[in-house]
Amino acid sequence: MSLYTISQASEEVALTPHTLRYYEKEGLLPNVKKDSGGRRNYQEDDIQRIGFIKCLKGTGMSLKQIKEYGNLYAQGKQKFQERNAMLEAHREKILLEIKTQKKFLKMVEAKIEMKI
Amino acid sequence: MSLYTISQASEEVALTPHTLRYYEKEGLLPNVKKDSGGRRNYQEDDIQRIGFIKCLKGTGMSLKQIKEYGNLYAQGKQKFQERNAMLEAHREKILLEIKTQKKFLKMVEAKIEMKI
DNA sequence: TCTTGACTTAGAGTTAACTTTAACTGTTAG
DNA sequence: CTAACAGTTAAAGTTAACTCTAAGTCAAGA
Repeated sequence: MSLYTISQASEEVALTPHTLRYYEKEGLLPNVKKDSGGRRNYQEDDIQRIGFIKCLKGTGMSLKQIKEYGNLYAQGKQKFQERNAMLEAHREKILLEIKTQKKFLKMVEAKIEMKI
Repeated sequence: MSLYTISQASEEVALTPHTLRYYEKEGLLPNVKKDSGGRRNYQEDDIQRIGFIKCLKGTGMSLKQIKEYGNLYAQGKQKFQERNAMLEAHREKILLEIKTQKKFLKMVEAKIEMKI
């Protein structure tokens, strides 16, 4: 059974069908199943994966790096360390970013409070 | 007296001299003083302003919008409301962004914890 | 049957924010 | 005096991540 057609998946993850094909072409989303007619058939784990891609992307990771991460993932256990190191580094980056955003938030709030 | 030459200002705010000229050309940084020889002479309030530009930019405001904000600022009191509304909207945006980043942080941390 | 949605490749266009290059000229500190 | 720094205009190049166009073919539901 087909869990999601491209347009259903598109709606589910809030990306255009075009962008989904683009991600696939760029190697971020390998092994998407297709039916007899060549139509994409997204499974639940594809949707999960896209969700995580959006998470990484939303926190400033480039598609190129996300792809690298996916490649490590595809190589299984043997690359676990490398992959986890990537995530940990990214975690630090996010923490720093949140810190910076908070600092900037204060600056904006101070400006609002100035009322001049 | 010249508080900052372009290269001193550049160092102070961590932007290249080229970018400073670019910002000026784009209208983000009006009224930069020049000496008899036509050299830029950044005052303390220019530095402050660049700092705030970096804050707005760092929180995702486009140069175009930053310019608009600056224009409102230049029009003084009469545009106070409009200008403050802009800042308040931006404040909400930052708050939302921090929230999103925190959510994504949790997702990354969960993935790290999975150890698979 | 017809419309709708899906598929393909390949390349061009878009946007933001620089960054670089060219091809100079002018000023000042040592 | 000269090296280092500053200035100018004007336009091309860069990068990321799409986004669109062309120019088709193919398949399934009403």
